[in-house]
Amino acid sequence: MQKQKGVSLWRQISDRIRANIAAGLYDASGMLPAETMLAQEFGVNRHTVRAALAALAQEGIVRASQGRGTMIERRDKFDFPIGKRTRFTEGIGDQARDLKGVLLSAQLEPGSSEVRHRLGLEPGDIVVKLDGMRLADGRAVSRSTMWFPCDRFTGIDVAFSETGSITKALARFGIDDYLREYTEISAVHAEPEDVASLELTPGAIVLVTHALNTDTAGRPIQYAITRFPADRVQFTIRS
Amino acid sequence: MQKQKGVSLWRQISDRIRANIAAGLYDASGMLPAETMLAQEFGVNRHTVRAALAALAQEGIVRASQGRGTMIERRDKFDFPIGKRTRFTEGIGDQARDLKGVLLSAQLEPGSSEVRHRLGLEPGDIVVKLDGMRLADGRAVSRSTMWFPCDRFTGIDVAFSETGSITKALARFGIDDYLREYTEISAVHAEPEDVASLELTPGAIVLVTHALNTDTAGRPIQYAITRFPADRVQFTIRS
DNA sequence: TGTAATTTGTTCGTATGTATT
DNA sequence: CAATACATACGAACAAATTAC
Repeated sequence: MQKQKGVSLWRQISDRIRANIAAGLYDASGMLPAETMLAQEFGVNRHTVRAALAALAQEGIVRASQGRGTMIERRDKFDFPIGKRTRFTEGIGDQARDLKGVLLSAQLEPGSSEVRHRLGLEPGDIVVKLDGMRLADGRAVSRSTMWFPCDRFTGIDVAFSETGSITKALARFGIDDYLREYTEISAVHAEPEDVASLELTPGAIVLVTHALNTDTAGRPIQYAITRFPADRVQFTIRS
Repeated sequence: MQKQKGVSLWRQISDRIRANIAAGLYDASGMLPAETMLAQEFGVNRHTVRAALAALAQEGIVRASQGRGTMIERRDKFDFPIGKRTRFTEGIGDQARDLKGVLLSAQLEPGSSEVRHRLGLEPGDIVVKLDGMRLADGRAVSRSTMWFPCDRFTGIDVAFSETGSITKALARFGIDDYLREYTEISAVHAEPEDVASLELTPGAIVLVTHALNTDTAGRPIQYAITRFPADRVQFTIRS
């Protein structure tokens, strides 16, 4: 059963269980299957499963109770839903106790051709650029750079800073509803800036999204590049 | 403008242009903006842009012609669209000349609890497991493990092997249409198996998707775990 | 309330692989 | 190369806590 060389069995199994928890596989009951069941399913001895669960318990991900079973204590990964009506805060609201958006910097600038193209602007148009990050339970889960057309959203930096939410900030500008036009997802190695801002180690993986939001009329209102620590985040696209 | 340490300016710009090409930013014309325009937009000297373009030309991604401009020769990354009607082959059909699906192995097995749960099966039910990979222009772009309920899809291994397409294989079992229920996306470091099968280097990044397809009645027909080389692949979710 | 079934916790033993000395 | 120590993995049995009927 030793698929990987140099990686102990219990480690492989704890990784798979951790991934299953992150994927919401045991959400219905909030409990893991019994050790004997897991052992049978992974095709290993119960002791090996116990070693895997002990490691997860050490991480604080699960908690075992004699006679009762093994409960899920917390998710290791945050699951970001992506869809037409993706809302950052709502999406992971039930996965963290403390969720917080922070504005790092704001400035007006002439958009690059990339940003202008995405927002459907003409050369010479000005955009508002915001830098922000999100913290869930005190840990950084994303770092975003966002651009808004300046003509419609002057002052959105203040609104975002005060509310800590893009949705609420947009509401102040009369945007009750907005749609996610597209989301591109790629993955790269962490850059020095990521290591600093997302509290990563060199060599870590960063998930990068490029996303465009439009109003209900289809006019672009926000283009954002967001960087997520891959070891703490995954995405789910539901149809 | 030197934002990052240790990465030359021309390198940063060539990376951004490569990413823009992958994102389809210049698809309308198939050409890059003039060097002077690019220099202005990135805020650097034209010589720096020329160094960046020379590097991309060396990679075979762009080709410059005197007096004409710089044309896009090929995409560096394949863009996999993800949506309700995601079709592997159709999605990237226009991005590669030669697209090929290969069946590596097939077997019947009692599904693990994870697979059974996803496919909505009972303990003891049997599933068909297929291992396959996709090649685009001779390069590996994905490696999949797929599971089908055995009762409905016995023999799908032969159908997939003969057609090289899941869509066509399913058609032989009376499935004219199917829907992508959800897609989970995460990223991990390449395992030894990835290094071998996807022709990667150790330390490279692998994008991992867990996806479920259902028939039009909503019954699960296929659960798949697919691994993509992150340096050659990105995803786009359109609403 | 009592009893059986379930589930984690613990302790033996045996064998194998890995790293160090 | 050999000896040693340590981690890993499997098997069997039993104890202790909890749940279900």
